[in-house]
Amino acid sequence: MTGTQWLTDDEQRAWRTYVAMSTELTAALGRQLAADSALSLADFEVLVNLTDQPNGRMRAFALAKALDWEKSRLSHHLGRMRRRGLVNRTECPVDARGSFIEITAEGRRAIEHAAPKHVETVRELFLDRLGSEQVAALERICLTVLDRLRIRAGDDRCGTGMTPFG
Amino acid sequence: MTGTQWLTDDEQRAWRTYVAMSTELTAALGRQLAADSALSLADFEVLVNLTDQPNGRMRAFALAKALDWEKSRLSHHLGRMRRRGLVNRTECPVDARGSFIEITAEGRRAIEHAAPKHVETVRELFLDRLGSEQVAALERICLTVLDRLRIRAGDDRCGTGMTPFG
DNA sequence: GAAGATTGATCATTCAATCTTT
DNA sequence: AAAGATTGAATGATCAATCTTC
Repeated sequence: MTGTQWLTDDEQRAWRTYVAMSTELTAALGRQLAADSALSLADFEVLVNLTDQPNGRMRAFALAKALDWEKSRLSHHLGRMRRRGLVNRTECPVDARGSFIEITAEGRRAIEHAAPKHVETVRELFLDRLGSEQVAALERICLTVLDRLRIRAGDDRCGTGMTPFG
Repeated sequence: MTGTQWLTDDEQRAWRTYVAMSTELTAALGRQLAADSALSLADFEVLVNLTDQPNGRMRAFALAKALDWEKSRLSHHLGRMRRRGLVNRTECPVDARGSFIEITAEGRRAIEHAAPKHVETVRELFLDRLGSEQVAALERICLTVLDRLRIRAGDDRCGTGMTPFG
C-alpha cells in the first residue's frame, strides 16, 4: 500500500465549493418554503410525486423508490403528513400487503400555493444565474456522477481494489 | 400578477438530476464513512476544521461559522463528540464567555484513519469521473450560485419583485 | 423466505428560552 | 443590549425488530 493520493489544490477548492453550494442551496430553499407555506422540502417532494400521478395516488413502495427514501422514513413521514391532513392512506385491492398514498384536497391546495414561489426561488438562486450552456454542462456532470453512484450502489462491498485469489 | 414562469423541460431535467446527484452523493459518502470508521460526515467535517488549525483548537463560534451550522446544533454535536472522546472543551482566557474546542489524540487517530478512504471515495465517485475542465466548470457554476446565495442571505425579506413606492 | 409496510428506540437537528460576559 | 454559548422540548431521520401477505 503506497500513500494516499490527496486532492490537488484545484480539486480541493472545487470540492469544497461544491459542498458549500449544495448545503447552502438546500438550506435556502427550505427556508423559503417554510417562510411562504407550511411545507418542508420533504413534504413538497412527496406532494410533487403524488401530483405527478393521474389520480394523485401512488403505492408506498413506488413513492419510496421515487424519493430514494428508506421505507421507514417514508412511513414515519407519511404518518405525520396524514395527521396534518395532506395525504390519505387506502388499502390496495390487488395486493393486501400494499397501501396507496393519496393526496388530499388540502394537500393539493398546499402544494398549489407553495409551488410558484418555490419554482421562482429555484430560478432566482440557481437556474437564472447560469447560462443555458452551463445548465446543460451541469446536467452532464451530474449524470456522469449519478451513473457511477448507481453502479456502486449495486455492489455489496467494493472499491478497495482488492480481489480474492488475485 | 401574471402566471408563474414554470421550468422548461431542459431546466426541469437539469434541476432534478442535480438534486438526485447531490443527495445520493452525500448518502454514499456517509455510508462509506460509517462503514470504514466510527465517524459521521458531520463528525468528519468538525475534525477537518480542527486539524486545519495549528494547535488543533478553535473558538466555538469560529467553528460554527466555518461549518455554517447553528450554534445550537454545534453545541449539541460537540457534546456528543466530547462524550465519545473526540474533542475537548477548554475555557478561553481572553473572553470568559468563549470556549475553545480542541481535537483530542483519539480524535486525531480517528480522522487520520478515516481520511484516506474518504478522499479515495470522493475521487472515485466524483472527481475522477470528471475531466479537469469539467471540475473547473463545476467550480465556476458553484461559485456563481454561492455568490447569489450569500447576497440573499443578507436580506431580511426579498425576491418578491415588489418595491415600496414602485 | 421475500416483499410491503409499520412501530419503537435512538440519534440528529431545530426552535425557543436561558445564562453569563462584554 | 449584543455576543458567545448551553439547555430542554419538539420535530425529523435512522436502525433493528416486527407483522402480514405473497
